[in-house]
Amino acid sequence: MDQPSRSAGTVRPGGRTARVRAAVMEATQDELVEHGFHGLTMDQVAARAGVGKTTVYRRWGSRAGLVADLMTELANQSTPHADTGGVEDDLRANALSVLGAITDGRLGATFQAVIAAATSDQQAAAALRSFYLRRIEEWANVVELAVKRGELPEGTDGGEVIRAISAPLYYRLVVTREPVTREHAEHSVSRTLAAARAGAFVVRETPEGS
Amino acid sequence: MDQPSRSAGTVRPGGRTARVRAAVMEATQDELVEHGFHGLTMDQVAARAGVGKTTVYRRWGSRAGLVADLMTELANQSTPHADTGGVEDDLRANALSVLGAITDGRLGATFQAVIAAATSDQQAAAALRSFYLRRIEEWANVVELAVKRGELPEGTDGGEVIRAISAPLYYRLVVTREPVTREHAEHSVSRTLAAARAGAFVVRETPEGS
DNA sequence: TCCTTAATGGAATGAAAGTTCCGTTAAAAT
DNA sequence: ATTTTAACGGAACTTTCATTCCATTAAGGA
Repeated sequence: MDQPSRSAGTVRPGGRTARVRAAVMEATQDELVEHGFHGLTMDQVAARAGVGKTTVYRRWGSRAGLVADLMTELANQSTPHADTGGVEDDLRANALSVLGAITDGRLGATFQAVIAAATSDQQAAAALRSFYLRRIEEWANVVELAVKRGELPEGTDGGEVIRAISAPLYYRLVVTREPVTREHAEHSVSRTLAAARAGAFVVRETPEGS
Repeated sequence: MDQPSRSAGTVRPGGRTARVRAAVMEATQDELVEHGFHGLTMDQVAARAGVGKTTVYRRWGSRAGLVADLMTELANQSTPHADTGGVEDDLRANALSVLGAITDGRLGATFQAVIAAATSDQQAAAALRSFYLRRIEEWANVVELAVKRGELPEGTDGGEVIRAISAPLYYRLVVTREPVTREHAEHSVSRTLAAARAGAFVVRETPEGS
């Protein structure tokens, strides 16, 4: 076994271990905000957290391990989908939630760091994928509900609709690196909704339908 | 002056200089494919290119400088927008072009590397933004043409339509890290088009329109 | 062809970060 | 209260990479 980090400190959750973990996670975020993933070093994190770097290496193994654990923590903090009674408001809630996350200095830096880490590290990639798929699945429910209420066509793919809401925002954030504002979130909702109402998100896979 | 890299080798385009540049760019891409941006080192690049690392430092300055130059090179190779006579085909051409780029091992790795680099380096970020804005501007023309032909509503924002075509593909590539196939490209086109036809991309800023 | 000098590259230097050893600390069990 | 042992951390060690010196090479002009 070369990977001592299961989720860091599961065997002895006693005060010290938990305290160390919290301090390291905190320090990791601080470093990410200041230097980004590229500038993140085990050395600095250990120093900032006030713990021995031996500990950081033993429990997290690498920079990617740190951000992956951070991502896992965020996954546990994620909230359930909205349920306002109308698709538009539900989707808007989702868009604003994403906007809030990527706009927030601390969270935004963390997301970008994990995205960067994932481009060259499997562990980070897995944590990232897992986080978003879970979140997409959670919010896809608002589309299911909308279909049941007759607001959207039967067969509309909820997961795809949710992806379509987030995509333009992340695109601006990491690809074109343009500012992302509330207006963009609103546009994303109205455009996705327009396409969904037109049936563009209906899954028509196998052409054996009747 | 601390940045000796103007575009690397502008003064003496003689055989050797050009040869060195080509070798370094080639080696950079190879390294990116194998180790990603995080694993890219000036050392390795120099060794692989068969040039002294002094040269790499002098002409590119840093890892970010390397990827930024690579991005600039790609920008110069980018092709003009399609003009098939119909929006759907034009947009499909765009989607497939993007798909091809991110699916191709070499190009895909390069794009991801620059995206990663841009999260913590200004130079890379600038190169990235510049590349995409230029490309978006180029392809926005197909929407302008479509509007003139009456295929899309007056006032449709071309740049936004093009962004909407790419966004879902990049979202899968770097955020959820799910596979991106031709099917996704097609969906992106049909969904964006549905929204565009419904007028969701019309800019209605000032309500003075008659 | 000869000269000037931009550009290159081998090698040395130094700093920074990764890795490991081993004694110490403090949870958890008895 | 005592024992056991998981987890911690100071410090030494090693590797890797960034950075610079200076002699050498070859492009471009006379």
